[in-house]
Amino acid sequence: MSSENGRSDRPPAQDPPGGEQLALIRETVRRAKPPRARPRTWRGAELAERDPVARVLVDKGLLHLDRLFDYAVPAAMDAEARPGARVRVRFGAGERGGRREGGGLVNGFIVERRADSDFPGVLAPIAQVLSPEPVLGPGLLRLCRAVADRYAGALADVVQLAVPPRMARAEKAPAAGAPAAPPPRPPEASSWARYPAGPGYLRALAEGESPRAVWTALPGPHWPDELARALAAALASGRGALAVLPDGRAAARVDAALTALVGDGRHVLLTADAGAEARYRRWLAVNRGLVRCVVGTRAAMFAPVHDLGLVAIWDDGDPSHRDPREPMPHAREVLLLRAARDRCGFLLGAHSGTVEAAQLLRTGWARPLAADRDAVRASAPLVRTVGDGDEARDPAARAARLPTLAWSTVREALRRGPVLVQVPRRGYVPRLACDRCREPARCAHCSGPLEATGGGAPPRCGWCGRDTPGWACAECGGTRLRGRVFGARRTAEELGRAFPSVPVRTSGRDHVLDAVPDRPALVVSTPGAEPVAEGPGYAAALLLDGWALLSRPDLRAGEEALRRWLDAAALVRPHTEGGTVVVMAEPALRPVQALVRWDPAGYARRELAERAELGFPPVSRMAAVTGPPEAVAELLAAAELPSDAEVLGPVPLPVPDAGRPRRPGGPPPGERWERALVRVPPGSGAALAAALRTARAARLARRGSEPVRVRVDPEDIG
DNA sequence: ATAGCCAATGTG
DNA sequence: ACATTGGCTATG
Repeated sequence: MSSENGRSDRPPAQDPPGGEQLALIRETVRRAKPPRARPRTWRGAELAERDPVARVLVDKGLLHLDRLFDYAVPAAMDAEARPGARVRVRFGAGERGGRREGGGLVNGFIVERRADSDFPGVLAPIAQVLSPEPVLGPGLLRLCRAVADRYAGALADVVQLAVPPRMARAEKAPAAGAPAAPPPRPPEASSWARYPAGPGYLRALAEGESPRAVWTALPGPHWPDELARALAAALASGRGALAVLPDGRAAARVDAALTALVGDGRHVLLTADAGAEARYRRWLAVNRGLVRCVVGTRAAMFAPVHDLGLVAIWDDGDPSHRDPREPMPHAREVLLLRAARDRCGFLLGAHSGTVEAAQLLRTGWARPLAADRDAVRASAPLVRTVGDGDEARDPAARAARLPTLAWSTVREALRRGPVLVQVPRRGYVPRLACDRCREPARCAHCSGPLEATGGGAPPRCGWCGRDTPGWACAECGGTRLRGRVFGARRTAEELGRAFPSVPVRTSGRDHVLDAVPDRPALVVSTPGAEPVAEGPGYAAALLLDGWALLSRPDLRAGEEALRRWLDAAALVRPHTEGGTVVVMAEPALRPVQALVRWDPAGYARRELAERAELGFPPVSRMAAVTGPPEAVAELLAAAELPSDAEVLGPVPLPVPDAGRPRRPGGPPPGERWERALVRVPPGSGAALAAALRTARAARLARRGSEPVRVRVDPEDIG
C-alpha cells in the first residue's frame, strides 16, 4: 500500500505550511477525478485491449521516488508485458503539451497489469519489453519489499540484489534441471542421531511441518552432510529448500553432500564462481519452478524457490553474510523474514553461536538442536591456553617465536598428522607494539599504526608514511618495539625454519586450499580459509595472536574471536584421538573459557544477557544516523520516531586524517561528522525503520545535498 | 539523479 | 531588455 502514489500515505512531518496546502489541493483534485475508463497516452499509440496500464518499479535507487509508476502498454507489447518482466521506460522530464521525448530510458520491472490508473495525467508508453521472463514475481516482490522496509531502504535497491542481471543466452537455452521427479525418500537420520532432537526435527520437515531450530553443530566433518539431510527432508515433503553458506567452498561441500543424497538435477549451486551466465541459468530454473532446492552464498538468500519448506543458514556470524550493498541486508535476517512470511522451517547452524541466535532461542521462536555434554566431550579436541606471561624458554621455541607449550604441542602432533596454524592477518608486514606494555605503537605525528619495514630500517607509519626514528611509547615511555601480529607468510617462513623436515603450506584469500592430506604438514591459514584435513582431521591446531583478535574495540570482538577459533578447532580430531588445540590468549577471558569448555551456546547466552542489560541489539533494534552535524539533527527532528524510541548522541565521529584511506560511508577527509544511534524496544523496529525512511526521503527530495546515512543494525557500535 | 521552470541576479 | 544562474519541483 505504501508504494502507490506514496505521497498520500504519510504526510511529510515538517512541511512548510504552503507546501502542505499545495499537497492538499493536489490530493483533493486527484480524489475528485474518477479513474478514467481508458487511460490517455501519447497520440497515435495503440494500446493493449485488456489491462492497458502497467504498474512499473523504476530501477532508480532513489529513496524519494521509491514508488510505482503507471505506464501505458502498447498493443504490440501486450503479450510480453507480463507482471515481473523487465522493461525500459522513459523517465524524468515529462511530457508537456501532449508529447515530448524528454528524460532518459531507464530499466524497470512490471509489477502489475491493470485496467486503469489513478494517475490523472497522460501515461507514457512502455518503451521496450526487454524480456517477457517474469523475473520479479509476486513472491519475490513481497520479499524485497519486506527487506526494504526492514532496513529503511529503497525497494529498487533490494530488487537489484535479488534479481540477477539478464543474460539473454541463458533465457533462450532450454531450462536446466531434470524433468519433474517424484520427491526423494526422506533420508535416515544418520549422524543427526547424535543430537537428541535431531531425528525428530528431520521427521517433522519430511512430514510437511515447519520446525525452527538453532543448531550448535558438533566439531568434525559431518555438518555438510547433516545440513544436506535437512534440505533433503524438506524436499521429501514435496516442498522446496534453500541453504545459504558463507563462502563458495562451504556451499560446494553441502552441494556435494546433497548430490550424494538425492542425486543430480534436484538442486542447484548458486555461487559467484559459476560465472554470470551459468548462474543466471540456474536462477531461472529455480524461478521457473524446475528446481526446488538451492545451495548458495549470500545472494542466494533471495532465490525464488517455489513453495519453501525450509530456509537454512550456516555460520551466521561470518561477516560475509551481510551484503555490503545498500541497504546491507544480512542473510540471517532475510531468511528470518522468509520463514515468517512463508511459514516454512528454519535452521540456523554453526559451530559457534551469535547473540542473534541466542535471542531466537530465548524468545522461544526457535528450539535448540544441540548435543549432550558427553557427545560434545567425545568429539571436541583438548584445548589448552598460552597466556602472555608464558614465554618461550628453550631456544628452539624462541627461534619459532613460540612459547614452549605451543612449540612442543606442534612438534608432538606433527608425528601423527597435519597441524593447522591460524594467523589472524595476512601479509608480511607486522604492526608493532611497545615491548614493555604491549600498547600498539602509534605514530607521534598522526597516531597511525607503526609498521615494520624490514631490513633493520626504522618503522614507518601506516597512515602518513613518516619514518619514526627515536620512537617512545606514549603510555609507558618504553623505547623498544616488538612485533604485534605476524602475517601468514612470515609465520610460515619461521615455522618452516623451526621444523625443517615438515612441509609448510599456506592458505589465504589469494590461494585458498580446499583440503590437505592426512600427512604431517604445517598448514598456515588465515581465518575462514582453513583447509579441511582429510581422514580424522588435524592432529593439532595453533591459534596465534588471540589477544590481537580480542583487543579490537568492537562489541562483537569476543564473539568473533570465539567463532574463528571454533571454526578452526572443529577441524581438529577429537581429544580421544589425540586432537589438541593451543590458543594464545589469556585463559581468564570469557571467549577463551568458552573455547576451552567448548560451550559456544553458553557464551552467546551470557553475551545476550549482557546486551539486554545495556539495551544493545539484538534485544533492542538500533539504527545509526550519520552525517554532518546539522543534517543529523535535522533528520532526527523531522522523523516521526515511535514514542518509545531513544536517541543516543549524537557524538562526533573521528575526523579522518588526510593520509588515511577514506572508509566508504565515512566522512570525507577533514570533515566533521556526527553519528546518532536510535534505539527502540522489540516490536518497534518496523516503525523506526519506516520513520527514518520517510524522513530521509523527504530530506532527499528537498535540500540540495548534505548526505545523511541511515543504517539499520549498524555493525560497528561500541 | 536530472530536466524544466521560475525568480532573482547579472550584464549590455 | 535580455542572458545566466540557483533553488525548487516532479518524474506516469
